[in-house]
Amino acid sequence: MEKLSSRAKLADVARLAGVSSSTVSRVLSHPEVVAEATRQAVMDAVAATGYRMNHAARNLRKGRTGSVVALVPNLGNPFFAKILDGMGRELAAAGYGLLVADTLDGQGRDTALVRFLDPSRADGIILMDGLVSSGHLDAPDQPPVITACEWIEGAALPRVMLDNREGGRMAVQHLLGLGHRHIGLIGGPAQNVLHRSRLQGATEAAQHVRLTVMTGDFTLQAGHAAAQAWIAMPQADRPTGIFAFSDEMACAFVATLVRAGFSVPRDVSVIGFDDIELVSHIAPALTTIRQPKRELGRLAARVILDRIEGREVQPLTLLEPLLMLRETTAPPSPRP
Amino acid sequence: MEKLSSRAKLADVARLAGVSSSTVSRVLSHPEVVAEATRQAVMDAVAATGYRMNHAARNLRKGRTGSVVALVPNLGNPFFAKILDGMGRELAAAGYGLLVADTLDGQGRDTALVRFLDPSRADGIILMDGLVSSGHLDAPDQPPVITACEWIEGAALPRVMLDNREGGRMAVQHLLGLGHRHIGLIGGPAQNVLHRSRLQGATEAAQHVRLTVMTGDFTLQAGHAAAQAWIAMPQADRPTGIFAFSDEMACAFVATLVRAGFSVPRDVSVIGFDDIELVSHIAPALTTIRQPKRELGRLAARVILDRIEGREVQPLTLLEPLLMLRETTAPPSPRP
DNA sequence: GAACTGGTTGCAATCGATTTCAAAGCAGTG
DNA sequence: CACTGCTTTGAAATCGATTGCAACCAGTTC
Repeated sequence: MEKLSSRAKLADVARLAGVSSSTVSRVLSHPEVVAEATRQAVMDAVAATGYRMNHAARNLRKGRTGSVVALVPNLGNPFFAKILDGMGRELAAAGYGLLVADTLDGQGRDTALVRFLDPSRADGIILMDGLVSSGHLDAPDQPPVITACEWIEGAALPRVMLDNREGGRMAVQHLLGLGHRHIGLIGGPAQNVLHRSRLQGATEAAQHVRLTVMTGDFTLQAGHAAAQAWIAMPQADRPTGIFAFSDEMACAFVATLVRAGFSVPRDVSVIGFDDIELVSHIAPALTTIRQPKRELGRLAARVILDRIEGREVQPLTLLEPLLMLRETTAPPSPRP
Repeated sequence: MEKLSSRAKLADVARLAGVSSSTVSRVLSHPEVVAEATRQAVMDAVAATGYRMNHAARNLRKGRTGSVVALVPNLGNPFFAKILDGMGRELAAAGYGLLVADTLDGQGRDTALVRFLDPSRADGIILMDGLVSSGHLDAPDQPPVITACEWIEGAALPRVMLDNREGGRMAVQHLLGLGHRHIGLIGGPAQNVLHRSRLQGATEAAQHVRLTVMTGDFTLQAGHAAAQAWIAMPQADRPTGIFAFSDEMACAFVATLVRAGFSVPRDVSVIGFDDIELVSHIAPALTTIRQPKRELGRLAARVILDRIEGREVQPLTLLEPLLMLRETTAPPSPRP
């Protein structure tokens, strides 16, 4: 019954069903065009042989690969994991595989992109690193590329992202609403697009109060360093409300302060960005701006699928940030 | 100079170089067998046409796919992200792509496996979910499968994993060494292999002291629940040292206790498992058993590559756990 | 009965790279 | 000069599924 040795191919099924391989192929991909009786016979033969299609052959013939590649700056970051999760599911549902690659955050940044910018490697590319140079994106027959989370200034690539400016504004407005009049920012690298938008939103909201900007890079280490800088300031110059551009920085900032004997939110309020799952389960729970990560992945997947299948796509898909009010923000304590 | 319209193929390069396509193919894959002069001419033609190989065609001919699939139980978990990172790099270096898929933690668990258990989809599979049923693994012409992190009891699949039993032992021994005589365990699901090995190690080490086991599932919520259970115990019955089988549970446990007015490690010592990066940057910093995650990914990649390329592999690759001594463990306070 | 219709099916070409086999070229040797 | 041995190259088959085109059949219809 089962033909166990050396994998059945289309022709084998055809022989068993007494039809040509064209017909078998048709039953499998356009069942509606073949007569009921034949279809049944073929299906039986398929079952009997345990036939499974050879993807390489189909891909060669159809000129596609069946997979989409996600290029992330740093796979180790838990933030991306959740996004990939959403992406993976959406793509799987549409019959595509998700190939992940790391741009290795700096060094071979463009190599990774170039490697996949090839219609025989991927049907589409979801770029999540805003720092690759857009110079490679103009050759012909390239698979479609979109950006998610981050984006590339000046490139005409569809974007799927959070309204970062609004997020920045919300964070600062929250601190202002609590009564803070000196806001500290722990930002990202100056050239980073997320940094720039969040900074813009924050600045707009903080127009009439004092603003101190510290440079970071979204990592735990940067949060730690910012805390030490804060501690080193004369007390009168310390911002009473801190807005960190990532939860990791916010977390490390709080921890370093607590370890140095300060208390959050009594001595300083802190608000983060992203809403990584873990930060709501530590003490004190971090107040933060939430990015709908899984949703973002899902939407990015949908957009790349639209592009792959030739449908028109909006140049910009914007997600709304959400303020997660928790325990690290409070009105400033009155100065003695 | 550049032939920009419709992608050059082998035959185009051949025509330009004045040789046959066989020769071009040879220059590209076995350069040593072709004469220096010809090779040079071909290389020039390749450069001039901007030729890039068509992977589908090569894969069809060579009967391989060029990618390896990692099946993870839950892509959203930051723990896996780091492992995938290590895997991705190692595989990329060997010319393979990393395809990730989620087993969706329960529901369609086996579907994902079966979908990829197909030599035309993947050259190899790295299985990181110990709960798929091994029943599918015996058909012929299947790509090689190995397990990483978790494994399947009774299946003869190569394993790459931490010495979980030793990790469990180390954790408990650490608590014992501090003077704790009543140890609490926050475990995983009873059927989970990680749970079983860690439990075994822990039990061995705790032979002569009191041991209280709470069931969890590695998530933050489980840690939270365990904390509430601890709080609800009569004071004399509360374990003074807690060993949680994941950092997330440990974290949530600590946070819930702190929020309820307890202090860690004064009222209870807590040690976690995994050493997720974030837990060393919160206050109090979590004492934990470290798994070398990136290394584990890298090794798993190497093992699957060995299997793919037909080399012999060890049935078991065991990594050593490491005690990360931080701030959540201390000698028990004397009972009043 | 011829012509025409619409629904099914098969033939054969095709996708692009790899590889087997044999031929061609060339040098050295008896 | 014929022959052997070696390197280098090309022609053609191959991997397995898809699809344009043509053939075919059974009904209509005139």
